[in-house]
Amino acid sequence: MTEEKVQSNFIRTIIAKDLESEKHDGKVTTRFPPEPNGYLHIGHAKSICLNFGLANENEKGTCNLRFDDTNPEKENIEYINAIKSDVEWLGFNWEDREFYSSDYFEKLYNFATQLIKNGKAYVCSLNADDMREYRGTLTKPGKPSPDRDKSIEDNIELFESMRAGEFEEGTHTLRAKIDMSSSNMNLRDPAIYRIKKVHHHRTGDKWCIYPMYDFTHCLSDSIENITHSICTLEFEDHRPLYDWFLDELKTECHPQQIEFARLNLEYTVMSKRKLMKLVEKNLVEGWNDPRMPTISGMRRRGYSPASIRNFCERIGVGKKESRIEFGMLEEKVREDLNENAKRVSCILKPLKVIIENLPEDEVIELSTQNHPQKPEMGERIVPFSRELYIERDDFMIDPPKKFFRLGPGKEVRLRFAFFLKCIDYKTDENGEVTELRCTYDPETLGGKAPDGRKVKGTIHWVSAKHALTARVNLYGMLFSDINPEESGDFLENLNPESIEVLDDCKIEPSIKDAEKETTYQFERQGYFCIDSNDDANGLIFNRTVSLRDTWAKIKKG
RNA sequence: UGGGGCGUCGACAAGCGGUAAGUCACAAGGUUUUGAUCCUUGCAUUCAGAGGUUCGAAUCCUCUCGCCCCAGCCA
Repeated sequence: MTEEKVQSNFIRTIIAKDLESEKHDGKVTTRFPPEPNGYLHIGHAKSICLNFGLANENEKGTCNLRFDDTNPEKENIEYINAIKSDVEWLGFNWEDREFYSSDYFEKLYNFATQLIKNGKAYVCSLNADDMREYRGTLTKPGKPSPDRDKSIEDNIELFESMRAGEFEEGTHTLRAKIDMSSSNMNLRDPAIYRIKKVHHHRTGDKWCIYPMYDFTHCLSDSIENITHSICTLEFEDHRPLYDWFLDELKTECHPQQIEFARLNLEYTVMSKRKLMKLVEKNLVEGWNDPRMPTISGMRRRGYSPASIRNFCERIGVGKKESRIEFGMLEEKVREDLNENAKRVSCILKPLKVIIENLPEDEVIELSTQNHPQKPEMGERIVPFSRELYIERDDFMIDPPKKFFRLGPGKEVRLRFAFFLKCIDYKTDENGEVTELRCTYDPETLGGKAPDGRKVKGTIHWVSAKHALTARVNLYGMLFSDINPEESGDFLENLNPESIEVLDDCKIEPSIKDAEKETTYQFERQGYFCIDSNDDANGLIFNRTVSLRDTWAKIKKG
């Protein structure tokens, strides 16, 4: 499909200026720096598209994949692998530039030592509670730690002891010596190393002290010669600290931190912590549940990488916090799938039709296009026989005037086949329609009647004896509230009807050997994707998104 | 109430002193063997508000209002 037209945004503007002034020799080096403590979601996709996109649209642009793995308590290898596969699936390539903050631990340690030697860092033995106490509040300045003026020699020795594992967790930290009365809380002597006697997924037991984000991030960026370090708005207050470390350590490369507004989407949550809660409490099937806003969930649901990329381009990048309408996302998937998905017939809620003027054993093989506007997508054969299934919703005993489908005595066109006229119907004891008796007109193959009579409606169908039975999962919004986290516990806003399982769907036989993750358009219904978790016996489809439904709108009034 | 940000159509979003792009939504028509797609048209005399500078302001200045973020040894 055609990629979205790029639109200007403030970061593109900054880069264009830098390019013009040759600030970085024409280079644009960005990085996508996830912490491997959960799965990636659509919010990360925005960041991925931004960082890789900016690199890709510039001649000398590259984007690194860097795992920000400085907190071994929460991080693990499962997440690393999941993240890599998600980024790759989205269509981005980091080539050999797969980095880890933990690769820089030794360098970082040396930088910290340097800071101590410059009199700009000290080992503090305040415990967590006291440190908070000393820090002051938003309106009251903090007071200096009793350890603030220890000698450089003492600090060096203490820091070495920290590394050597001579202290217990929580007893000591290394702190930057900046300004305890700064109006920016981040500058009130922030901790830069803490003791954690925890096994790290990459460095093993080599370290028992781990650097904090603020210290690690700017230096990792600098080590990798990042030109533009793009992060989200909440780090705006951290920028002075980012710059402070690099200035104090006089690094050759001093990247520019630029902050943008993270993505919020209607009817969902966008925090790893909250998504993790849904997974842990088994409120969803897992990180890749098709209702989840995770990349793996959207993938399983049938969203294409291109549709996600286009969505991210379309919503733009700015500093204004916003919440995107879900329809924006849905429209981007439809746009892509309309182009690329093969059409197929599937009856979601079957109603049996007997064609009285077609002999029991006769099978008419009809050739139909896989895509109405794209003949290059080929054709397939679909069998037509005496017993069909049509959609229950396509028949009404007492249809309103504008109902173009079937009713007693009414005639419709069967898609790609013949005209069909309903002459009778049967009901059960509850008045529920159980079967339709119809006749077909053999002269109408091709969609038109020789006598010139017209039918308004065209419905889809499937030959009963040839049909495969499939299960179809219909998904709705995961939450019933536009902003689930606004009031109280977000879990209370879960939508109890976020999934509807249809067990007896009838689908045409042509999809028999289709592979997992293939997306089809079910004619007149929507886009559906073969579940990738589908184990063995049975076809399972996930509805990616429905087709636009003008009739539903009319019906609602 | 200290500091840092942000306010342009219902939802996003360009614009950066020369007289309001685009997308989604919505509405009305047309084409159509998917009530789909596609096409055409309409949809901000106005840029949070009030003053000011200017021949000219969404863009510059001043004040006011509203919203978000910051007091982890998380990132």
